[in-house]
Amino acid sequence: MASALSPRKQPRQARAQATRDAILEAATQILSAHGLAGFNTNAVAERAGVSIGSLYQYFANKDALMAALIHAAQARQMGTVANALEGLAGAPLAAAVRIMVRAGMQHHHDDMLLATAIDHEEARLDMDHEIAPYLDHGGALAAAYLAHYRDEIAPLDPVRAARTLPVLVRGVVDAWANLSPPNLQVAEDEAVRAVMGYLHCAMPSDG
Amino acid sequence: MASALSPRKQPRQARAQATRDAILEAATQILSAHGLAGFNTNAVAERAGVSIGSLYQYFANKDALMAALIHAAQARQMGTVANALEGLAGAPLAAAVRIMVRAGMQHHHDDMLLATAIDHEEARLDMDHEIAPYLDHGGALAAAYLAHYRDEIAPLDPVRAARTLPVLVRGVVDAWANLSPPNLQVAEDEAVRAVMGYLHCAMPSDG
DNA sequence: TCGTAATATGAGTAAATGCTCATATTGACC
DNA sequence: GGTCAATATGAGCATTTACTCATATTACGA
Repeated sequence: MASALSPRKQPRQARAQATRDAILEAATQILSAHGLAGFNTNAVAERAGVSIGSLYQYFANKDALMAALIHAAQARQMGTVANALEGLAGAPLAAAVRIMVRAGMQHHHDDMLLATAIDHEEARLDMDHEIAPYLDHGGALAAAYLAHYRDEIAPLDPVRAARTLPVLVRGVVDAWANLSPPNLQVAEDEAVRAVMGYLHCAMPSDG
Repeated sequence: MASALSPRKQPRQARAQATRDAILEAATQILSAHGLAGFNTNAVAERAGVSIGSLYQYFANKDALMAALIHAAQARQMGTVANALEGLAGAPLAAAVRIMVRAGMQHHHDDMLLATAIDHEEARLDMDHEIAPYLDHGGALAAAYLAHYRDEIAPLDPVRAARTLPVLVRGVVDAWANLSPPNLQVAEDEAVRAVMGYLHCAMPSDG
C-alpha cells in the first residue's frame, strides 16, 4: 500500500521553490498544532497560502508530502547537531555532554505532537532505509567527537554509541519535559546522568 | 477541542463486556497493522464483528475509543512489569537488569506502529494527567525493587529513576530493534549498558 | 410466560478529504 | 512584443468517515 513517495516535479524557478517550502512549512505547523488528526492536504494548502492544485504539483500524494516533511526535519536536526559540536572543541567531557543534551532538548520539548507524528509516519511508511543516512551521518560526527575523550571513557563501539546516545537523550527529555509543569532541569540532569553513565559503563558480559 | 472522553454506557451483562473487549482488541489490531491512517470507527467495528452502532454504545466518539485503548495498553504494560519483577527476587543486579530489559523489549519490538500511535494520541489528547498514575505505580514497583541493591548502585532518587529507566530501555529498543534486519541482541546489550551506566553513575554537579 | 430493560443492528446522512483537470497567470528567452 | 514552458488556480468529483436513529433481538426478573 506504500505509494510512490518521489516528488512529482522539480521546481525550476525561485517562486516554485518558495511554494514548495511554504507547503512544507505549513504542513509542519499543522502537525505541531493539531497532530495527524488535523493534517489534511486542503488545510496544508490553505495555511501555506497556495491552492490545493499547487500542492499536488510538487507532491504526488499526501504520503509523499509527509515523507518530504520527514526528510526536511531530519536534515534540520543534523544541522543542529553539527552546529552544537562545532562550539565544543576542547571542552571537558561533562560540560560537552551537557551542551549536547541541551541541543537535543530544543528539538523535542514543546513539540511532542510533531515529534511523535514523525515517528509514527516514519514507521508506517517504512522509511527506515531512507532515514539511515541521516543517522549514519550524525553517528559519524558524534563518533569523531567522542574519540577526543577516548581516555576518559570506557571502551565502546563508536557506531553503537552514535546510535544509542541520541535516543537516550530523547527518551529522557520526552519523559521529563512534558509533565505539567514541565521539569526541564530534571530532564537535563537525568539525560546527562544517562549519557555519562553509558559512556563510563564497563560492559558486563553475562548471558 | 478535546472532547469528552468518558464512556457512554457501562456494560451490565457479560455479552456487553465481551463486545466492548472485542472492539478494543480490534482497534489495537488495526493500529498495529495499518497505523493511525487506517484507524477508523467503521473498520474497527467490522473487524470486531459488531455493528457500528454497538461501537457507539460504549464509546462516545472516536477519541474516547482511542483513550480507552491507551488506558488498556498502559494497564497491560503495568502487568508485564509487575510480572517480571516477581520472578526476580534475589537475582544479581546485572542479571535482573537484563531480565527487565527483555520484558520491556517485548512491548515494543514488532509493534512500532502501535507504540508510536499511542504516543502521538496520548500527546494530542492531553492525557498526561490520566497516565500519570500508571507511571507512578510502575515507579513505585521499580523503586521498591531497586532498594534491595542500594549498596551496589550510586545514590539516586528512586522517583526519578523509576521514570527515567523505562524510557532508556524503550528508546534504545526503538532505535536498535527496528533496523532491517532488526538487531535484538545489540538492542538488549545497549539497553543493559545504558541502565547499568545510569545506576552506577555518580552524578556530576557542574552547572 | 410475559414485560421490560439491556443490548445489537445497519442503512443512511452530513461533512470531511484526497485528488484531478481545465483554465489562467507568470516568467524567461528571442 | 511574442512565444512557450513553468507555475498557479480552485471548482468540483468520488470516496471515505464519524456518527445517528429507528428498529430488532436478547437476557433477566416476576
